[in-house]
Amino acid sequence: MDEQMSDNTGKYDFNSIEKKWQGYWDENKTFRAVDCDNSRSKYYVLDMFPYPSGQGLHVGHPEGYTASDIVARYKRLKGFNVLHPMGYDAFGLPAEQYAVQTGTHPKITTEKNIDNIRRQIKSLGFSYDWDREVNTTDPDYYKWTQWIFIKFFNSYFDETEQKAKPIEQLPIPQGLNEEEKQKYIDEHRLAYEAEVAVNWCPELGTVLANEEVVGGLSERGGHPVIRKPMRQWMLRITKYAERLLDDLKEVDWPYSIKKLQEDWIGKSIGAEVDFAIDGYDDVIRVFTTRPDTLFGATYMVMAPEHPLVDKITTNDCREAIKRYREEAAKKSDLDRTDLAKEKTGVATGAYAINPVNNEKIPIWISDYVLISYGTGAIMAVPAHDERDFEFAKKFDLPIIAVVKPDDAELAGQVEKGQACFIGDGTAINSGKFDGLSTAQFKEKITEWLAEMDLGEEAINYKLRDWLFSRQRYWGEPFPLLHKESGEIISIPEDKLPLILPEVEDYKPSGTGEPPLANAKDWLSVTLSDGSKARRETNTMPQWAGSCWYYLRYLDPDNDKCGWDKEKEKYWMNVDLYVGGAEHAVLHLLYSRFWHKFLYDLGYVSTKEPFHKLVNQGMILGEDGQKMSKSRGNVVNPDKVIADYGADSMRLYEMFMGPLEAVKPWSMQGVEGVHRFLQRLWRLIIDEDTGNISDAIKDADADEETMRIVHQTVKKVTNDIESFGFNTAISQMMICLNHLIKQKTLPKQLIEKLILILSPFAPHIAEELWHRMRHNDTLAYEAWPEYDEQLTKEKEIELAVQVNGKIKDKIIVSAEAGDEQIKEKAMAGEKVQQALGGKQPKKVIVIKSRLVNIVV
RNA sequence: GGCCGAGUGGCGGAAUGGCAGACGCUGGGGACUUAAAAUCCCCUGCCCGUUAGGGCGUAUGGGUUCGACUCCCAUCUCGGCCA
Repeated sequence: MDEQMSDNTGKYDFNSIEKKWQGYWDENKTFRAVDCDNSRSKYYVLDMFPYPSGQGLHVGHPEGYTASDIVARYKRLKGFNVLHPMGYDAFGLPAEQYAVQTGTHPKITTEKNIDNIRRQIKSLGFSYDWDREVNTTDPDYYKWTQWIFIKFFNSYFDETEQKAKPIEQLPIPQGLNEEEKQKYIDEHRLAYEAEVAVNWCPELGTVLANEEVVGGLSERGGHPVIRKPMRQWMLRITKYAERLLDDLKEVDWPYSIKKLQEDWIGKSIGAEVDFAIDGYDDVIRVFTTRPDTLFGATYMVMAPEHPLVDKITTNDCREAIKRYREEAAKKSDLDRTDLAKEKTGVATGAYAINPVNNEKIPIWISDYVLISYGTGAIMAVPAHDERDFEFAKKFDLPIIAVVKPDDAELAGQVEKGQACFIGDGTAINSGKFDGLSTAQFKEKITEWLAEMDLGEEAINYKLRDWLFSRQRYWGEPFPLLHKESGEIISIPEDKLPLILPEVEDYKPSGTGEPPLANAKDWLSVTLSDGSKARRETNTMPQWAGSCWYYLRYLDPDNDKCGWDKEKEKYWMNVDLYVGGAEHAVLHLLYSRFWHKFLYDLGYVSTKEPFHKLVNQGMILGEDGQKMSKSRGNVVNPDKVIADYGADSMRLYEMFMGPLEAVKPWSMQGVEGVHRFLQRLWRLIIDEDTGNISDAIKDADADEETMRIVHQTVKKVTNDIESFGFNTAISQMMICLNHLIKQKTLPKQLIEKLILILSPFAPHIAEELWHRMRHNDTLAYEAWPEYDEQLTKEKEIELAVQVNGKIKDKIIVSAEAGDEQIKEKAMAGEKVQQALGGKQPKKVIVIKSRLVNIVV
């Protein structure tokens, strides 16, 4: 360390100290992670990388980053080879919207924002290996995002082995001609094109995301939005539903996040049943989780979009059906289901046959049935399904009770069609099945349906295939070509990356074609055989780049492959992943899906990417409200760092409360921890000279000081392991409060304190370490040990209770036996008074806690 | 509406079956200072009481237990996510 650089004045000058050590870490690459170092255990600590917004960081970001940095620094001191990287998830809408408004290329905006956010992150002194920084918009990065997409495109899912395989291995049925063969292959790709209903806004000439549509109107401008089927790229995540569900068992994630994923996947076991249509050969297939209520099915409902609607509608119903379908097209799924106050619907005029009793039942269409769930049609059992009940009441359709609840009063109402009962009970009005319990009935009827060839057991998932294309400019272009023959091919891997072309206008083209359709020169391609092809003009969604970034950190500069296999084997999987709970479902589900796919093809060696997951809670403004510009309660980290220093900022964010809790900011709280650092500084440094204080000596500590320091090492160690950073800091404060009263400070105890503080407040710790005459960074010192014996008190104070009320306190030796304690407790004057001469029934002695005398 | 989480001093929080309120903030008093800031010391859950002391107290009501902030049942309120 260059002495010139050192700040030799005695005051705690956090600004220059922090700048100095950040420079030192940078120059010396202190936190470089060594690949494949088998002499040490590895530890991979990952943060959810930020979107580089123009706003920069807010105080919520550093919360998670500080927590992960404490763990990273702690693990290094524990001797682990730590991988702790950072990067930017930089594709996305804001930069594109800015481009539309101002004509500034999103690349320029993005670069500027990244520079700012990097500066902010560095100013907090996180121990990232900056040589591994990634940026999803860098062609050297998205080259591999495109490469993974090509793998999806050229793979299929083998149902028997439940895994992805290269498309060349797809068994093709005999007797198909070339065209049919191609179609068969295309239908099995894991990335496929499909017509799906999207939110189309004719006025804006674009497709909108669900959250951009409010009450059937575009959020911007309030233009009407309709549901329109459009050609879109999809990823077959549904094939992985079962594995995504199963493997949740393998990860150490908060229960609530696992639950959210489970519910999102939404597995339900039931039966698919075929209903014949009166007068047609077609059948309507329905999925039901309650096949035991088949006898109570009094009508059927199809989604308005169901393909059979046109065919079966009778002439006198045709006009009404047409009008209803137009209305339904305007509504979102949300409006159609949960927000709908009144059930609506129209009869088709056609009838179906209930297979269990051959009753003719009417077929209706209604928008409360979604084409995307199950089979797009339901059997309606109004007595035992609330939506069906409401619908039947409104349109005066018959209600037949087939499940009798245990509660007699309720049973009477249900049987009269006055109440709906959705629970389990006993079968009635169900022919030979009467008397069975719901569970028995389900099993029996499913068997019977299979025997009669009317249906079969079926598993349904709420999870839908992933709509993977966006009509945007600022995203990864799809590495695909549409040949004139209609065939779609992926571009050769050695032609990657497919660079995002320059365009004049970032707006969608007027026809609803994405902005890339404006890049005329880029659009058409002449293939080697002389034929022409057109590039795909959709781009990938923002999730794409973040699905695999944790793998690129392992080998960020590799231009031969996305990541080296050996490095992957060494580092994976991620030991600790820290980020916000808002990514509980989408990001975490999508990246698990990609990871499993890469696992199937042998590119990664673990089933799951992230072993332990921790969510940081939201930080509110000083007024207890969510921070927002309009409320004017946003705290700027730059300002906090300038006024109090990065160490105070880090320490405060951890001291506020439990990591995962929602908690309000307090500037006075920042001052509190800042005072703690000031006091620590003055404990160790003589402010007049800048040298270490004369009180620090090579001396033995007194028993109490020794005990408190060892207790502190113990508590801080355990608390870091269990993410209890707030209580670790409290303990260090207690320790400091004690030390400050001592005349002599044993050097070795002070050094222990500096080391255990260093993950929390690394700059001041390095500076103090340096001034204690150490030449190297403390980042690779050994984490202090504690002696369990030394943490124990010699004498302990016990509370003495009489019938659970505290009456007295006694001090006994730590070695005192129960009998001895009992005697001493009973002897007390206050206890005798409280007993009032009564004989104790029982005396309970809890070692080192209390004595309870029961009379 | 469903799911998940949370309710403890003036505030952030600690204690997860054993002395409720650690630690920090705020507030009050004092020391130092010409003065202020900074710093240091003492007090600070509520009620009664001059003190000694006593009573109450962890959202509410019930239960289990020698003992409940902690476990169980019910209710209320707030927050988040999903619909």
